[in-house]
Amino acid sequence: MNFIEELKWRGLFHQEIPGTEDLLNKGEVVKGYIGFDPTAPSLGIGNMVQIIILKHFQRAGHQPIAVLGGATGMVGDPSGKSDERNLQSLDQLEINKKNVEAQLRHFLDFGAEKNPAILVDNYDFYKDMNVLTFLRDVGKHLTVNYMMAKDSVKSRMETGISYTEFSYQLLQAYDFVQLYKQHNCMLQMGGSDQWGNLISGVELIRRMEGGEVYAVTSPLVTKTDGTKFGKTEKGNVFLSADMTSPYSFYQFWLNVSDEDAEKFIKIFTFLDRPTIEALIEEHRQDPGRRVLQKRLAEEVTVMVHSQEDLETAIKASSILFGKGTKETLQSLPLRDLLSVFEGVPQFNIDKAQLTDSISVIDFLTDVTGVFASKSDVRRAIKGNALSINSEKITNDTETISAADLINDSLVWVQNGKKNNYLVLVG
RNA sequence: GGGGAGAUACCAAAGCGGCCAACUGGGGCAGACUGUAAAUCUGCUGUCUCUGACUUCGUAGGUUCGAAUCCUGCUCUCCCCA
Repeated sequence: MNFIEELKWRGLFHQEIPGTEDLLNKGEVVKGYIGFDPTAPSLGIGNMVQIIILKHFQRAGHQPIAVLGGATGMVGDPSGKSDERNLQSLDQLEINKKNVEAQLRHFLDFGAEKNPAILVDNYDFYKDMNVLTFLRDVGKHLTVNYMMAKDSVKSRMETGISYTEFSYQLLQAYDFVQLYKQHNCMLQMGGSDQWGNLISGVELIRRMEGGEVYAVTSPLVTKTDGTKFGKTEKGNVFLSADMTSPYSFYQFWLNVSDEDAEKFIKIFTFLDRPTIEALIEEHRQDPGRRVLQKRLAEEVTVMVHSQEDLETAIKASSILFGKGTKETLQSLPLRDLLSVFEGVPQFNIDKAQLTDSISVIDFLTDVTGVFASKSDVRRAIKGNALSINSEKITNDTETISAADLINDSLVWVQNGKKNNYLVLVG
């Protein structure tokens, strides 16, 4: 199966410039690139789609170039944005760049013999360039009329677009020119929202260099319920363990709906077609077992984090959602307990505050602040929703004391099935 | 500038002197069922010293035994005419 066919059955193909497939099937190693702007301290799972496409590209025997948007990140892509964005500070950009670069290195194979991945920072294309040079040598080749016809710009004509963001497509186009000249890069890939920018690059190469290059886009990943992919109530799902704990990351995939699971397992894992089709079949037989979600969550967590992180995440899930009794909690060493509860909101109190036994209501409000009001606590107790150390609180006169601490240092509070809090006593 | 309508809890929207902490819908939270899903059903959704008390219906006063409800000033919003 060739690269384009692979993308197609996985649902990763949107459109191409005619001739792209022929180029890739010649049996030669083709260089293709995708750009990643360092707009956040970490890539999110939306960006992961593009990384995965680069990996498929590499697996198909071609040579992937990951372009770090050191320059484009300074300007800001108007694509898909209804308002002008604030520029990021240069310091922040520097931090973002370091992180994004590390993440790209984590996924792509830079040691491959025949087709090692290449990392390029597009800042290098511009750092020694004069504005006037840019205007004379680059800007002269595309008309404003042409640039304004792009959706990304056109949709902003009402609300306004700065000259800076307007110039973005010219920068991205010139990236392609440089990659074409320096690396003989023949293909640019990206999300479907990037189509306009990719075409600008193709056009610019035709005019400046007389070269014929190609472009492929992938569809926007969507969810069946219409909500935005890659976000939870708590915000974006990031690839960095510091920003989205491996546990939350694992949970995100585990909670995917049945229809989405069939779609996502094709997009986000490298399992081959027979394996995936067998899994889907198995899942349809007995959706309750959620084999798809589990496998998806496992594969992606290992790929992004590690086998070890996956095991911790599974263990955490079984304690948080399973029948973890107080005894099993007591049996775990403190270090593991803390990692199980990583990402769970934590409250710190002083041990002196627990010398006498105090009522659960006071403990959860005045002492720790887990709940905003005492009425809230009473409601939770009435609704049979509140547990402390996995034991249901059924009466609002119950008390808590130092003897109830797990490992002599913490209290686990649950409100309902999904809201966990940890009180650290030190 | 003249005339009219309105301002109620997270949102929408009833209530128009005591039965109002305030109908109903949405949202949110929880419970049941389930698969840590969807759908469905149920409860909750001002605070507290919680079978009761206290503070809330734009804002400041007033009438009344009693006001979200009536009166007055103020602020803001909308509509019509100029």
